[in-house]
Amino acid sequence: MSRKEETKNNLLDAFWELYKEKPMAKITVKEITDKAGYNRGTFYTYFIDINEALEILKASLMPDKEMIINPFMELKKNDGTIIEPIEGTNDYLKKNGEKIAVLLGPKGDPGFVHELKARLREIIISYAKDLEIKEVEDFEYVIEYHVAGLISLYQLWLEKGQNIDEESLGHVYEETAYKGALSVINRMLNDIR
Amino acid sequence: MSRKEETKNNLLDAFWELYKEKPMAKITVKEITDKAGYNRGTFYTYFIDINEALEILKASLMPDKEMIINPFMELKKNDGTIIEPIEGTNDYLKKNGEKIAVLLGPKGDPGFVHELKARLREIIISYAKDLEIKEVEDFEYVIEYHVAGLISLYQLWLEKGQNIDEESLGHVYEETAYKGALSVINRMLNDIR
DNA sequence: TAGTATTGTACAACACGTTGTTGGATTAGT
DNA sequence: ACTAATCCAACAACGTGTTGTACAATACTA
Repeated sequence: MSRKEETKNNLLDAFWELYKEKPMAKITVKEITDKAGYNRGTFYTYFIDINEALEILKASLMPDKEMIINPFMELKKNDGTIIEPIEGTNDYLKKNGEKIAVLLGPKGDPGFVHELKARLREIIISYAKDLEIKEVEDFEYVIEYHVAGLISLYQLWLEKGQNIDEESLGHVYEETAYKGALSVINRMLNDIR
Repeated sequence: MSRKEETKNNLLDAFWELYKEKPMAKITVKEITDKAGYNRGTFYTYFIDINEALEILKASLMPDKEMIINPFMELKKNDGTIIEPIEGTNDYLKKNGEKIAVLLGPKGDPGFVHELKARLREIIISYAKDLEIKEVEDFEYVIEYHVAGLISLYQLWLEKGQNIDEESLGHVYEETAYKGALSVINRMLNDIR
């Protein structure tokens, strides 16, 4: 790794340490460079402003389609076949899960959430492409509901330090997505009679 | 309305006009007071800083429970009775829908979304209170999925200028929440065979 | 007219982004 | 191979704009 790359990474790391704790508006260039051990001016040789630093971080965190969706995704195609979710660990999530949780969380970045939703929507719609759907508007709303729920499920899972194993989460997801959240809630309530 | 209230409202309105167009960080006190037609110092007699102005706005927009949830909510209780959704127009949403859409949107405020989710979760859990649920963790995930989906559904609806009527949206919501998003998607795909 | 709201002005503190400088490394010319 | 020119990371210092505060002067309004 060249010296230049190293410096840039150090600055990004320092920025992230601060971003975890406080909102963008409260972070100053001076804080970043102090933490990373550089002169304040050095920051500007690598980034236009603080916002660009965040953009670079977000870009590096935006996962490939499979990375986020596979642990949860299971979708019946028209012909009845099922896209199985990929089992086992996912290096990407293990590496960046913490950062993603922050960006999706209450102090996070709404733009990031928006982009993530767009990606997931893209995948789901790709299963329906080449088909003409009558209820186009309704279809979009169903997808939006599902994608948002999926992301939030994942975010809560990370927020809670992955308090249940991936398989259990997958099961909850599957039941909810196929039977409906309110039906599942009803079942859970009735189970305790 | 007293002069004081009027001034405060004028300042908040001016702030909102700017907030619609640019992120918090780019808004200055001078811009606000210029737009509202006051001296810059006047701002500080009403607000500690710009952030407090946003907080006040968010607080004024945070709806009572019924306001957001009733247009969509329908939940079977254990005894079989159903909480019917309130029909018809909702003054609050008609008044503030635009602002809410901005806060929920891609340039919005993640804290607001977080708070909104908390409120909705609160309601749903209130239906289950006094009951002991075995799968506590799973239950929470199902609720999270549902609440997030509900909010996103609503936000998309506002973003699209309420392109379908409230009744249709309620129907989509109902089917999805009771039958499951993926089941509904499958139905829509199979319908066109 | 009395009391309150708003203005105008000034100020220190702070963060910003630019500029010009230093010194070590790299390259080019002979 | 040796010298000179150039590049580049890092730095220090400066001017600018914004913030938050204070207080006396002025305008509004009840």
